[in-house]
Amino acid sequence: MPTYLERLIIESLSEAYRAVRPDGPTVTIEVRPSDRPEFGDYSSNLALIASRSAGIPPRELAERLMKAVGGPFRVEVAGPGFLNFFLARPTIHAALSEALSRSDRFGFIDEGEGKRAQIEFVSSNPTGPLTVGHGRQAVLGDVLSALYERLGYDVEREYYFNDEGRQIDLLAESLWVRFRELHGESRPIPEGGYEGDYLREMAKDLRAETEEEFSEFDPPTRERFRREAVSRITEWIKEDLAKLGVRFDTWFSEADLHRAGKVEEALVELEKRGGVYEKDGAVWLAAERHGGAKDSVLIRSDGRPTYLMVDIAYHIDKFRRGFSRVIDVQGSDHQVEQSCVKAALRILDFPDDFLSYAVHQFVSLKEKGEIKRMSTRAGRFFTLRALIDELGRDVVRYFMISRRPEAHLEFDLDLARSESLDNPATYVKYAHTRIASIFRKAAGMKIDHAGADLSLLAEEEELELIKKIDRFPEVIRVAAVSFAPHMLAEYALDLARSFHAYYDKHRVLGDDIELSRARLSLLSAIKLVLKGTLDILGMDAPEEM
RNA sequence: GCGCCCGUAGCUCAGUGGACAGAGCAACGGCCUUCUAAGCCGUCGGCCGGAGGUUCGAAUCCUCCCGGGCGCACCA
Repeated sequence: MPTYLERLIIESLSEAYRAVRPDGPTVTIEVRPSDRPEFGDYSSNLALIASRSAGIPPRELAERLMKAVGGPFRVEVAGPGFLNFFLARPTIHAALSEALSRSDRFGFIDEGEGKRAQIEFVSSNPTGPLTVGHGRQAVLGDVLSALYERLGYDVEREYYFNDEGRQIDLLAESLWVRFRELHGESRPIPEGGYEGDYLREMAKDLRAETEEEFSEFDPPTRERFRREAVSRITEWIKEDLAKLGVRFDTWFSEADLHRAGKVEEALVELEKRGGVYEKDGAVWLAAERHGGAKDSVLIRSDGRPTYLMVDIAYHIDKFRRGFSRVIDVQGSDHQVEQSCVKAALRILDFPDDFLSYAVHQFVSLKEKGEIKRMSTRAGRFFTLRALIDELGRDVVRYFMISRRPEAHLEFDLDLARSESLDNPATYVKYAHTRIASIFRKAAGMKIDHAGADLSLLAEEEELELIKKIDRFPEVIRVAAVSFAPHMLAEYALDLARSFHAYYDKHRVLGDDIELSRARLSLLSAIKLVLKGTLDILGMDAPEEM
C-alpha cells in the first residue's frame, strides 16, 4: 500500500499505462522513494516490468509512458528504463498538511474494520520468574498488539498458562523441600524439580506467615504448597509485566479447557474428520498428510492427552470465541508443535489465515564483550525484573524490539546502560524533547503556527523530512502484517536523526516570523509522528529531559 | 540424519527483486556568545559465508556446500 505521495504518482502512472497499452495486462504499479537525489523523489520500474509483455524495449516504453503521464511532477527516464519523478513542492507540502490535519489520528488505518484479533504471548507457566527471553516476547507481543490496533483491529492480549499438572506438583514439592530446610531438615529437590533461589526466598516468606510445620508432603500439604507457589509466582509475573508496561486482557487457564470438556470435544471433531489413527495403544494426529512436520501423539496409551491435544482444543476455543484472526507469539523452539496445530486446524477446515505464528529467536546478554551464559535449569539466569530495575522500561523495550524477531538478539548491556545519546532509546526520546523545548520557547515568544504558509519550507532537509513523515502509516502497516515491529524502531531512529541534523543546520525560531511559523508546523508533524511511534513502542515521549 | 532460522564494515545490526550496499558503536579529525553540545559534520572501514542457477537486474528468489542457533519425547 502506497503512501499519500506515492499514491498520487501511481494514479497518474496508471492512467498513462492504460493510454500507452490499452489492451495490456494489468500490472501492479510500484513506486518507491529514490535513493539518490539525482533520481528525483520517487522512482518506478513500470517500464522494466511491462517491457516484455508489451514487446517494447524498456527505455522506449519508459519514454512513451513519460510522454503520456501528467501530474504535479517532472519525469525523467534513467538507467535501464526507470521513471524518475521530481515532485512539485506544493505537492510535498500537501503531504505535510495531510499529516497535520489527521493530527493524532495520523497513522491509524481502517484496514481491520474493527474485526476482532487475538494476540497471545508470554504464556509462561507460573513455575518461576520471567527471564529476559520472556521479556523479548512480552515486548514483541505488546508492540504487535499496538500495531494491529492502529491497523483498525479490536485487539485482545491473551496470556495462556497451566497451573495444574506434573510441573506444578514438582514446583510445589520443590518449595516444600526449601520450606523444610528452614526447619533444619535436608532433602533433595525432586528429579526434574526447581533449583532456583527464588523458592528459598518464597519459603522464607511462607515460614514468616505460618506456624504450621508441614512435616509430611501429604495431599493437603501438596495442595497448599501448590496454591502458595502458583499464586505468588503469578503475582511476580504480573508485577514484572506491569513494570514493562505490558497488560493483558485475558488470563486463560489451561485447566478450564479440561474442566469444560473441550479437550474431548476436540478429539471427537478430529476423529469425525478422519484426522487421527491408533498405533501402539495411543491416538495419533495424521499431521504429515496435512502439512505438519510429523505425526504426533494426541492421547497417550494411558489415556492422558498430550500438550498438543490440549493446544488444538485451545485453538478451537479461540475460534469459537469469535476472533477473525489469532496471532501466537512464540520462541523458535516450538516449530514442530506449530506445524501440527496448523495441520489439525486444516483437518477441521478452519480458514487458512485464522492462525499465524510470530516466531522469534532467543536473547543473550553481552557485557564487556562477553556473552553471559544462562541456564534456567540450574536456576542461573538474569531475570527480566533485574534488567528492568537496572535499565528502566523504555531502554529494555527499545532494545528488545530493535532487531528482527527471527534473528538472535544480542542484548548489549554496556550500550543499554549508557546514559548518553549513543543509546538509541535515549536518542529518539531526546528528539521529541528537543521539539517540545522549541515549542515552549515559541509559546514564550507568542509565536504559534496555525495556518502557517507551508510553501516557505523550501530547504532540501525540510522536504526530506516531510517525505519521511508521509511514510509513517505505511511503516505501521508493513511492520504489522510482516510481524516486524523492529521496523518502527528503525524508522523512529531515522526520523530522529534527520531531525537532529536539520535542527543543527537551520534555525527554527528566527527573525522571519512567517518562516518560523512554517517550521513550527513541520516540527509539529515530526513531534506527532515521534509521539505516535513511541506510543506504539510503549515508551515515554517526554516533554523535558 | 531430517526440519526451521541466521551468516552484510573490527563489534552490534538495517536493507518491500532494482540503478555506485547503509546506520550505530569503536578509531581518528572538526563544529557551541544563538531554539537542550543529551547535538551536528567529516575520515577510516565491505569479493553482502562460498559455488552455481533464475532474471533486463540478486545481499534479497532457487539448488548445493561451509559455519552457527533451535528443534526432532506417549515433556510442557
